[in-house]
Amino acid sequence: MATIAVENYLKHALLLAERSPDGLVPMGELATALEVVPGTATTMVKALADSGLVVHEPRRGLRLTAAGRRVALNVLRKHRLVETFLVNVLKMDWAQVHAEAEQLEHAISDAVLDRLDALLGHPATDPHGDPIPSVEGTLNSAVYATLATCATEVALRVVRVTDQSADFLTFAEAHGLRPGAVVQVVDRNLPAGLVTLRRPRGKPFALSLAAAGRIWVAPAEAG
Amino acid sequence: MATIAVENYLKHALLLAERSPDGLVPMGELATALEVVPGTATTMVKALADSGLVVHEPRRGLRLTAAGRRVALNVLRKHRLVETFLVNVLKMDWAQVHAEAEQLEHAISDAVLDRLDALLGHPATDPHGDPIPSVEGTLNSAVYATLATCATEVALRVVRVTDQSADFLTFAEAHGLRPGAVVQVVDRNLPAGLVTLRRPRGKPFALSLAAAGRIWVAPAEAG
DNA sequence: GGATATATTTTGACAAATCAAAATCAACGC
DNA sequence: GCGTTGATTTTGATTTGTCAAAATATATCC
Ligand SMILES: [Mn+2]
Ligand SMILES: [Mn+2]
Ligand SMILES: [Mn+2]
Ligand SMILES: [Mn+2]
Repeated sequence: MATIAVENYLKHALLLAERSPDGLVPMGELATALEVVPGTATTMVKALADSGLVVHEPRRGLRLTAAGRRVALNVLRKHRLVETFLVNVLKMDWAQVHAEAEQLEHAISDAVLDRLDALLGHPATDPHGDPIPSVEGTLNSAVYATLATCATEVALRVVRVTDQSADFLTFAEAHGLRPGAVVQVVDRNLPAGLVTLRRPRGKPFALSLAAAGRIWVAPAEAG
Repeated sequence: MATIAVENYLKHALLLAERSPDGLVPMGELATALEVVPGTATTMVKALADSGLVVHEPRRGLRLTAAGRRVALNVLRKHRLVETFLVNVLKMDWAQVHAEAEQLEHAISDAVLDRLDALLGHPATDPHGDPIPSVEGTLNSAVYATLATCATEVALRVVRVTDQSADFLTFAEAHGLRPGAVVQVVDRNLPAGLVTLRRPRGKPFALSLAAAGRIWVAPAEAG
């Protein structure tokens, strides 16, 4: 069984690899994600390489092997199903559940995971719109437009909020910006770095381009 | 925050202290419960004593301090509420849930604990009949007769099964011996070390005195 | 009371995970 | 090409939790 530290390294390696075209994860990014100093990440990555979970390309970065990816996907599936359980069943605040799931993802067995999945009705995404890896190990990696890049003055549907910080999620919630919500961009002022939004029957409000870039949207369905 | 190892030592110290009149836990018993060699337990107990969680009486044993007992009760509450959740909500086998809870008890926050408790309707006992410590830190330590010591030929109600091993629990389940079930002792043969039981409308069956001693019973209610 | 058995403690070692700080490598600019 | 810079790796140390085996204290039994 992988230790908690190993599971965390592999999960973060997967998340970083997904956002990189060639799947190569620089050591520094991994260290930052795990909140350890770079030397610690190097040491651990070499150990993971010895176990066949990653390939270490010295001075360039690391890549997950098939075995490492399998472990990482299982942990990520646990993380996101636990978040879904905490919000949908225990009615917890979506801003809090990431921190909870960070621990629980290492304590849940595959047997409990299966039961949770069934209880929740085999959800495809978690409360933040993050895709839940399937039991078979597939991960929907569809990319959407964001409120920083999408068309203006058209109705959009929020599909994903890609920021786990409690502060940001509380802000988003306060303005109704959760997956499924309808929103449109009223104005985008690039020099000022501001995006102005409006929700149906709501007052317009502004947020930074950086914040807008963390909210993924799709064209709202007709009707 | 206490580490997982510290939580396990304190929880097992509490369970052993409850079954000892003066609250003194011999080092060897603690080591056996934790499946470590005695020297390891000695080392850890000295560290716990330095943290003010136990008092170490050299060569005699250890005692929980108020602070240690508080931590232990919180972990035990998590363990038993998690077991209740796994059986009542996720419909898992009562023989499996102890092993699951052994991990989850260290990953559940107090916030999740409170939600679980509410979801389950503030249960007083877990699926095995083990009392669940209250939020305030009280633990019902009522002692009952067992099938090895109780009266024969009278209707009894099972209140608790004090053995966490999957094999024993599967055996008990197969014969309907779970908390709430009605049973009577047909015969007790001390030389042979055998107890013969019968459940309403069931065939008589036998088990060892040792096994019978792990099943706690109370007089069945009239009617 | 002294030998013996048993429980406990001590000692020395190890694995996992981490940090601080020094060493090294690679890329970039000129 | 060559030095400077930033990222990475190496080195040495620390913490936590563990074991094996030797040393020691306590209880027990004549
Ligand atoms: Mn984690
Ligand atoms: Mn999420
Ligand atoms: Mn445990
Ligand atoms: Mn139990």
